[in-house]
Amino acid sequence: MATDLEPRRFMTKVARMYYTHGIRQIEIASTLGISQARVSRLLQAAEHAKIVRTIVVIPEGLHAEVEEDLQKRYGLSQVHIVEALDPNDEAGINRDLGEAAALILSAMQLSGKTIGFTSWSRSLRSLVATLEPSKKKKSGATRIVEMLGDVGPPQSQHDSTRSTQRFADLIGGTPLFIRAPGVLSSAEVREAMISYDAHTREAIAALDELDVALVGIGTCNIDAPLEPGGNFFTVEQFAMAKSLGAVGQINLRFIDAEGIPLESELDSLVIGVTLAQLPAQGGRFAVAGGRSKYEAVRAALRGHWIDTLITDMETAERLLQE
Amino acid sequence: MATDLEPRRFMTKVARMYYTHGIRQIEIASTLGISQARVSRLLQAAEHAKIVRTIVVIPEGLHAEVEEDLQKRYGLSQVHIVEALDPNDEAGINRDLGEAAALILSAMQLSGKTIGFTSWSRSLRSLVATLEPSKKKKSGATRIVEMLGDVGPPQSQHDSTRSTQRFADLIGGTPLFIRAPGVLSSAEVREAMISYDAHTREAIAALDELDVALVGIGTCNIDAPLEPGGNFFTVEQFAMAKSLGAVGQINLRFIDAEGIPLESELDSLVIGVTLAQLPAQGGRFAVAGGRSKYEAVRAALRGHWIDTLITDMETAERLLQE
DNA sequence: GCAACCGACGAATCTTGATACAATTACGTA
DNA sequence: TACGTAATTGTATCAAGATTCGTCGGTTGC
Repeated sequence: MATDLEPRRFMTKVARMYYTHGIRQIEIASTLGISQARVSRLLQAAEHAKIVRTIVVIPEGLHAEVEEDLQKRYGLSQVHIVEALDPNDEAGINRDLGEAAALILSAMQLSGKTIGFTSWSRSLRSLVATLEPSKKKKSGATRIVEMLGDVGPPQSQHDSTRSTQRFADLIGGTPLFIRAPGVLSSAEVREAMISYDAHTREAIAALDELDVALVGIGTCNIDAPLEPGGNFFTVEQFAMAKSLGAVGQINLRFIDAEGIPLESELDSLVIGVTLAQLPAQGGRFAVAGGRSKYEAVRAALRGHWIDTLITDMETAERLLQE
Repeated sequence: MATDLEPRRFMTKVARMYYTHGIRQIEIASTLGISQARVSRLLQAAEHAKIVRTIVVIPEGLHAEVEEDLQKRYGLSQVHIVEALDPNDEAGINRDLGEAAALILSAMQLSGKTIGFTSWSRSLRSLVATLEPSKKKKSGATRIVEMLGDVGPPQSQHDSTRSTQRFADLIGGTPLFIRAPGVLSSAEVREAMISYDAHTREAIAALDELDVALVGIGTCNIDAPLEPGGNFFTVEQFAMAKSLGAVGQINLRFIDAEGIPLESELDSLVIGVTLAQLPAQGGRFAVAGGRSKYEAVRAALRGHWIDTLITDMETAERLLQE
């Protein structure tokens, strides 16, 4: 009878006594004939094992006014705002945004859809980290497609792959990876890379059939984990984009302050989704916030490249100001 | 600016700091410039307002073996087992069963369905008490139909009505009440009662179109809140049913130990669903446990009157024993 | 205009739950 | 077998959080 799940059963029992019935630890301890310390430890373990979940629900319509204003102003279909604890802590904001996005996503019907995913985005990674496995039956063939090749150092690439994989697992779908650098040195090399790998070709083909895209919005600077050159744009290339008027990029496709795409030879170096490939209205999700990204987010909104935005309060209010 | 939802916003903020970010109350207090006591109170309030939800998930497949055995043995489509804290505490078991059932129900797709509900069942009432409002869009016209007229004292009747109403609200459907006694003194009075009230007629008609039924399983005794006579069977009537071989009843329709319906003149006194009206395979839910109900549950299973069972471990094991 | 009341708040205090430490056991290795 | 190591549990203690109580500001009623 000594199976591996006996402890889990015990944890569940204790957890139910404590949380559901509100019995004190000492009392639980005495009825079960164990020490209070053990009860405490079991509860910790239960929490760790995700048997106990404490979630903070963002009450519906808490920020209703601002959200509605934003919707009207930019013609968005959905807006969600989270309160940032510290507007300067971009990492913290990204975590919060990801968590909120996870809640929203889990309420959505995704099975059978083709979903574009931007695995290098920190907010989207934190989304994946928070997402709970859905109990829903996996109906239809859900596909999770990477929307950009590898960028950043090897460690980061690894994380990206894992992130995509995990996302697919949680949603109950098949991951389609782009196993190639995100940025290449020339259009020729890019072509070669694409034709080289069957998986990559398959993923790229799927980009034409996106139902939902979780896009990454970025600045025209090289952020922390990324490094210039190699599989990413160089400092010079970013400078060039800026000189053309770029204020941000959506999955490495540059746009100006009005959201107008800036076509250049840089486009032919990227292995990833193009703006034209983004799904129809209703499927363009962005999870982005923090001061540094404000310009880029505004541009993306103006160009109508996204229609569902999850952002922080400060960014939201700035977006409404002028 | 002084709206009613400002405090909610504050609670949410504090709750997020505490639970999501794991910041100590004193620290939260000092950063927000309030006292630790206030933080504690705000957190309590947040919990009360259901902004913070702590749920204990019954890990998938914890009781897998027993559940599968039960499924095979009685040809059930779903079985869920909860661990009873105290097998003698029937009230406690009913609460637990209801809570478990709430989790299961909330994972189901119910919109557009016609759902039969047994509002006098204690376990089903506790289900309703636990159920969270679903965020899902209400698509189609979901109907919640009472499957039995009023039974028990006025107070209990009132609770029943509220329970049905609340269930309908939470699911996002329309309640159809049976505004008539559940048991009448003669078949003639029964007919009169049915024809009397339009609401009741509508509800009764809907009983022919059930997609899902949450049935109540009962013993052949008069349980605590119920009283003999009036709108319920008399002691003599129960005795008569027993003399015919009844070991239990499903919404006041008596069955013997093998689950075979016992037809008698008692049937013509009841305003409520008949066994023949129960929905097809897959839609017959029962939430029942505790020692006293064992016989009745077993009979219901043998007669295949239910195909989804939520019960306690002890009952489950007894059902497997012989 | 004043007294009585009510609710919100913070300081101090008490209760509850977490943890450091030691004892115990199980297990692998010399 | 004896020893070392690691895992597990309980005891005692400490920290974190809940609660009590008194104060203050605002409101109601006379």
